[in-house]
Amino acid sequence: MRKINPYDFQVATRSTSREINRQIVLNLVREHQPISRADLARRMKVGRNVISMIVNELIAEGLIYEGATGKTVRGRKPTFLHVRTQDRFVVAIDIRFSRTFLMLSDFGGHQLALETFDTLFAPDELVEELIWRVRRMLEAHDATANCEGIGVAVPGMVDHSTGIILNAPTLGWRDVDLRTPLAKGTALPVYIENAPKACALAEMWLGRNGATPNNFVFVTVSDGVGVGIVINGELVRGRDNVAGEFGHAPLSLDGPRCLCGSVGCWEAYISNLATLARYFGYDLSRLKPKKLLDDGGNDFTINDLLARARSGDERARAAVQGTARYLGLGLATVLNGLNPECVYIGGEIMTAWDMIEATVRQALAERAMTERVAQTPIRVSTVGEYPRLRGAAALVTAPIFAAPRVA
Amino acid sequence: MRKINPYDFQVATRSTSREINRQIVLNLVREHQPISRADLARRMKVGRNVISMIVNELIAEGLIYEGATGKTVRGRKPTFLHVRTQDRFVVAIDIRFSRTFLMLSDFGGHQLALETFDTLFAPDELVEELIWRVRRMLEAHDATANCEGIGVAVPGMVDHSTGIILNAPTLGWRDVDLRTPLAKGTALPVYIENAPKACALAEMWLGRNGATPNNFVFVTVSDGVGVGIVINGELVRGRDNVAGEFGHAPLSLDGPRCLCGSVGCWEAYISNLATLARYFGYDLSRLKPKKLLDDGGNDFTINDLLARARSGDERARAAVQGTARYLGLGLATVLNGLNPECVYIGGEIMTAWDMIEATVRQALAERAMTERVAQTPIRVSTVGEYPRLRGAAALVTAPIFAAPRVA
DNA sequence: AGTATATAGTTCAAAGTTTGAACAATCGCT
DNA sequence: AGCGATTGTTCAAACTTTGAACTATATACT
Repeated sequence: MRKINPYDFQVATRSTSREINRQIVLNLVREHQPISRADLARRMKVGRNVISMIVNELIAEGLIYEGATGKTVRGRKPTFLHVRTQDRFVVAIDIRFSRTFLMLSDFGGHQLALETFDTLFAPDELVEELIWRVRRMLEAHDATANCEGIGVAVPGMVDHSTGIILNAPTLGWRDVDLRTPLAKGTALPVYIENAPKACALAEMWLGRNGATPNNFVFVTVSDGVGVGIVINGELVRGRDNVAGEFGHAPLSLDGPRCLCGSVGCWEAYISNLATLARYFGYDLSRLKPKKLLDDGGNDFTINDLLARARSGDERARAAVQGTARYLGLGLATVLNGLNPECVYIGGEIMTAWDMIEATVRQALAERAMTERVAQTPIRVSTVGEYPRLRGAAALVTAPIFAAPRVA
Repeated sequence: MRKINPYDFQVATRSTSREINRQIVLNLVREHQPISRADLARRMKVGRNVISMIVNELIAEGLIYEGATGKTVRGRKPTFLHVRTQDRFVVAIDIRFSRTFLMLSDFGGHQLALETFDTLFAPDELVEELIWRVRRMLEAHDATANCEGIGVAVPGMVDHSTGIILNAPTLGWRDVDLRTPLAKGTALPVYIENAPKACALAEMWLGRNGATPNNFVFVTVSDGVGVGIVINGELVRGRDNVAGEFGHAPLSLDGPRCLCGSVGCWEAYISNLATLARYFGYDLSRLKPKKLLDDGGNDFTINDLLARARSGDERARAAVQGTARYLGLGLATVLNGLNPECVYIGGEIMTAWDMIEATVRQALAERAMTERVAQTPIRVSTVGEYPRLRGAAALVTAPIFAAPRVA
């Protein structure tokens, strides 16, 4: 029940049907590969001839290819089709406060190489470092000719049309343009997006087969707290690409001071920094943010805290449980408001999901409007999966598989 | 950049292009009427022949009609086209705690009749009352034959597939089925939706021409507080049709008790009841909800309070300003999270918008993540416009104009 | 070995679209 | 009356899906 925008619509031409069915075929191959033409025809309930036409077109364009033949009980063997992913490459970059990650990935989201270095806070220095590292990585894997773009995930707000990083508080950046110099230095298209949105894209496009619903949210809990929202299979950007900033919804108007300058934000209760502060008994409102980040980032990390909690340190355990409780309370706001089919949560603290699940669930139930909302499936995205990097890769690959714009 | 759901897609047939363009034509006529075939062809950038084909089809189906001829500087006069709205009727019903409203409307959303009666809290009695009133209203306006459905807005959660009212706390209803008996008693299709969602639909489908964007939220502040969310021209329902329940997001975890049973909800700060309680110095957490509603609803209403504030009662003014401040603070959560192009706010308190605007804006700015978010346009939907009733009407009319489902 | 049956994939004409041009209708102006 | 401009219609071409017939290939059965 979508309304057609009478000031911005897309008329159907005589090739619109083809475009639609072409993308459906492409997506079905992606999801169900290996799959034969006949199977595609059955799934789509169209004639095999149409599928043949489309498939041949897609093969000619190099989007899919014919693989081995399959087996049937009787009759001619089907020839299996696959999406061409192995020899199409993407460089994914994840810029974080402590370190920057580079990954070489194929179009299937499989990791081919991974490297890390300390983040340089001067944008021009960082770009220079990135350019030569990207070049080296591509050459080392003989992927220079077949790399189709660079995706970058950053912890901050990004202008989607220009790619300019408007504000990345943890990095101390304002109006930074990484895209132009990086694109020039590598001769590749560059796509930049903020981390929670990238994570949501990763789940949508590179999630476990068939498991990702069409309406979900991805909550990232690390230095900051953000949400990537997917509704009707589409990432919600909002007017200024700011949508998803639920991290600064208040839990208490007289709560702890937040890095954003406001007070009582969800983030101020559950970010890694907040958890560490709870453990050490810091008063967040007294200390300078930068100092806190440095302390937290360099000597004693959230992972150390989680290890202590796991090994029986009662104070550590209490700090983590506090975070768990507030995580659940804030989650209720998002789930009541958007009622998604499921939630993905990512961040270091999710390595301790077994320890905190009960607490999160209970807190969520306290504030969820209905039983069903309280029981929204929660899926863990562990750090080992590199959701940010996979999302950065999805920035490049997704447009190829997206539905055509129509009506 | 929508992802095609590989388990639930819609293949394009050879008539898909036609369906798409047909709906575009219909919507363009709706938006720009009176408009000629040639104008449609120019706007859509297609040949006039295509438009002629589609228009003739739409005329044959009775969706649009030819009106007077227009004027041109030179050449043949265009024949203007109009959407057939005047002789197609809808009954809209708004059930509220204090009173129930019935409106007879045409497909253009124009009010033809309006009546009111005290809400009966027994569902079967209410249905009986509604049935004979609907019949009487239709007969009085000779609209029985051309009425195409009944839309109902209720203050509570509705199961969209069955039409069952799952929970309407102010009415004290749980799992009430109005739709089946009402449809049977009137022989008309019945559509039920909760009030904030209905209000959003009203803005989307019956808003001032051209002014309604494709991404917006509608916040209703009355007995309860709810939000209707529209993203990409589509109402966000969520998994259980619960989406939009931001009314129970916390402002403070140790705040006043809310009717929902939780504590510190946005609603507990800004509902009409909360505003009255602030004025009278009630402690919301001590009193029984029903008692409060009765007191508030029957002798001294929010409108009385607003009148006192306007006439200089300092305590009344302070109570209203308190509500304004919390309205702005909670609004920040919604606007940060969804970053819509604009917000509509409806409810009795908006009759005093001139008094509260500055306070709301300031509170919003305190917690908005960016300047742009703080400056999100706020549009007032006054009670005189009956947004709920117009939304109830839109429940019936909207499906006719919606975009076809594709890909 | 030969035949029947089943399945995969291709070929071809029919039907429904848009596309683009030519044509008929209508009106104002000179 | 004739010219030019604009609206609306008609007709063939190009591109779709649709549906049936056809070829290719494999297995099962006699």
